[in-house]
Amino acid sequence: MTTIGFETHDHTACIKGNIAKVDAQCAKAGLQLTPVRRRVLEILLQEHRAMGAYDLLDMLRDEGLGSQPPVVYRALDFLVSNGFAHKIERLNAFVACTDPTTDHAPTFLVCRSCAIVAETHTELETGSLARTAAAAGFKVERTVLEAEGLCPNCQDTSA
Amino acid sequence: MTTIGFETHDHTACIKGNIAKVDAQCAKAGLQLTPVRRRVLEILLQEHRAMGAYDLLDMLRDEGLGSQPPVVYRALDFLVSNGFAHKIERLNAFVACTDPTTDHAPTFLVCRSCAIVAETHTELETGSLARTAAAAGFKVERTVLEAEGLCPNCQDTSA
DNA sequence: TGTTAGATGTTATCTTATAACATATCAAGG
DNA sequence: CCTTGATATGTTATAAGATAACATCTAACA
Repeated sequence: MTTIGFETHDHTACIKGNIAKVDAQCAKAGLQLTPVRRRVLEILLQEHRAMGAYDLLDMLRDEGLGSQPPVVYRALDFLVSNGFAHKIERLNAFVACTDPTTDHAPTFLVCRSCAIVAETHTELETGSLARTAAAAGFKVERTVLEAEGLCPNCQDTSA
Repeated sequence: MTTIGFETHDHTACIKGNIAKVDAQCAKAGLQLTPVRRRVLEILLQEHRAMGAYDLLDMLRDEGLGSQPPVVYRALDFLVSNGFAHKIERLNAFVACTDPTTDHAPTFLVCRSCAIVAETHTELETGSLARTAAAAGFKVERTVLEAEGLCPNCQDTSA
């Protein structure tokens, strides 16, 4: 059980390390981390929170990297389908994956106040969901596990 | 652990029973199950699958019960916030609650082929998510637990 | 050099959702 | 009786999220 996201940390190193891992993954799998795709991932890593597609698009537009919705949606498709980013269904928003090297069914803790998202990997979740599904004869292909609430910082602030 | 949704059953009785429970709940809590709200719930119970707000709106319109989006969204707000229906975030769609009498954090099994949704209540899910959240100091207010895949019927069909 | 696959550019449109304001209904209190 | 406030509905307009469809570009390679 690991949780990353609410602690302070060396964010620059965190970003560089993540990008390096994704680069390696792409090289290995024959995937192209093109400028737009790389930039979207960088922004998501930099911001470290759930961002809407149109927020990202605004930033890309400012940088001259694309101005129409399909540009950002295609980049996000690439990142999400290769496990380099995740979609938070509850928010219709996207976050960078904190551990892009392993295939996983992540769980998210989403702060409704600051929109920071912590990605956690608890085997129990998938385990129990998997058991429930098996009992119903249901074949699971994808899971959406999200908790919405208040992160430690925002609990302090509102108290 | 209970799963309802993929088995055949007496659907007419199922609908009537559900509405009766909701009626009782509303009477007890001083809530108004108005014609539009009741009709939306009936449709969701009848169809027994995830339905988009605009699908519902089309049916309401045909029946002369309202023609503009806010009508159906307000009815859905009422049903969802009182636990009589749930939103499937993955689909931006809605289903009737299978057990409107108890307060719960449901898990959904969503068939990507036929869109039938089974609602299950596994304490394990909330339990392990709750433990993960506690470890991170996160205060959970709402959970989204959805599995997407193939229901037993659709596995047979595609095989 | 022609062809093909992958990526991007662009227009238009579709789907989902809500803000804002007007109207109606009904119960409680003057 | 009537007025006030709370709750619900009607309606217009628009915001926010997402994709279809088609054109173009580039690099690899037969």
